[in-house]
Amino acid sequence: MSNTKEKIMNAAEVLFAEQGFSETSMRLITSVAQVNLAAVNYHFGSKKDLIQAVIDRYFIRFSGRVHIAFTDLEDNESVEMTEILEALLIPVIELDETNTDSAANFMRLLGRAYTESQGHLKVFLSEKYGYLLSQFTRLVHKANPDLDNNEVFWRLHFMLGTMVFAMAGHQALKDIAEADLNETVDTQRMIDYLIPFLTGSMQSQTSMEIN
Amino acid sequence: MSNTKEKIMNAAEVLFAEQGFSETSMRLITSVAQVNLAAVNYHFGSKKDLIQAVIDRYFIRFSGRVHIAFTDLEDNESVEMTEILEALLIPVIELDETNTDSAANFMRLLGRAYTESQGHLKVFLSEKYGYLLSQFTRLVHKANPDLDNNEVFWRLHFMLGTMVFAMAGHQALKDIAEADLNETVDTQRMIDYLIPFLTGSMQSQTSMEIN
DNA sequence: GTCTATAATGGGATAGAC
DNA sequence: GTCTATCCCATTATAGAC
Repeated sequence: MSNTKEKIMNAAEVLFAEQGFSETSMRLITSVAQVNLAAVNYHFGSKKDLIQAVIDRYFIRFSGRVHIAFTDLEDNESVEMTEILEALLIPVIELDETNTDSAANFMRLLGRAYTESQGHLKVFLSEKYGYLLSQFTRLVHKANPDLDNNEVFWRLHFMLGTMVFAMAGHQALKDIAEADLNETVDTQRMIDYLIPFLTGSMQSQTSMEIN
Repeated sequence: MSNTKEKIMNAAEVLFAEQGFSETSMRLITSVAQVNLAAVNYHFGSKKDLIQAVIDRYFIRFSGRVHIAFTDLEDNESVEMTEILEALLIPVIELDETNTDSAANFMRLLGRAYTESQGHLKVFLSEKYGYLLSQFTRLVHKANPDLDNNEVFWRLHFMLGTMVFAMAGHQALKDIAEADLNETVDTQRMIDYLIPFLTGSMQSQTSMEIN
């Protein structure tokens, strides 16, 4: 209905991704969105609620598809790491079809959510979407039955860290890549490099085998 | 000389690592350090300068040793990824010998530096310590002569991201690990899991081979 | 070198008119 | 729903006494 609410969210998601949550003031958001300052509090209640709404909008867009793909994989007899990663990343990439750069924006927001100390956000996300992380954990374990629990746990979180960090630092990486390699970078290209990197890391020797 | 300066830096490094730079006020720092609020501006000039001083103190402690180890490896005929990672990570771990938790603190600070939009900090670090990144890049290339430039570039930054993120999220990971696995985690243990993960990721098939 | 007091700014939130 | 005006708070930074 109210187009003001959407204008605020559209402006906020870009600014949050670029500068982080606490560095982005409501005054800046409303001026970019060309709406009145008081509109944020009227429509969302508080800045915290705006942050949650922005991130939740992304989760709503793709979590259903990831859940379906994960459930399919859980029903299969065996699973490859590549399949799991694609089930997760393809719906993210396809966010770009409706909205340019929205995949990169989303991942940067996730990175911010992970690293900025926004306690309310972590609680909100783990309560609402923790089931996706559980599915992901079970699938990774299924794809790597030889690894013990500890090894799976750590590699899984390293993987998540790599993904989130790569996307959160997307802009910095893009700048460096273009300077160093004369290569223009889009999100798809980056993910093409990322997937083999991650599958390789899961297939490496365990720390036990090395010690 | 002035013990006040050190009290400020010691308090600031912990608070910055825990909460980030912009979320940590000078009022909090000086109250934890039990010094007067005005002392930060007197001794450092500004909050920005304090941030740089805190991070630079860490770099000064370990950059010399990493540089020597890297230079040794550059003189060798061939290099293994494990050697490169150890040359980088062992001096970091050994920070803990003089000061408990300082390795984890340092990596968390690095993560903050990478993700928070503190432009001045990125400029400062790349001007003063960019030569270490160049050495690291050359070594990774030497250890993986079959990979083309692009592939090395991307994997290198994914690796840095994984390392920094793992350490930056150290506390969160520690908490989850203890809840999920009943395993007590210290920095050394985490790095034992991290190194094979990273070496594996560098040895994976390239994106070209898969496509 | 340390302290108090205060300036100057910018933040989130809200009351109340329209 | 939207706007102006304003409150109240926290921040960094600094002037000036000791």
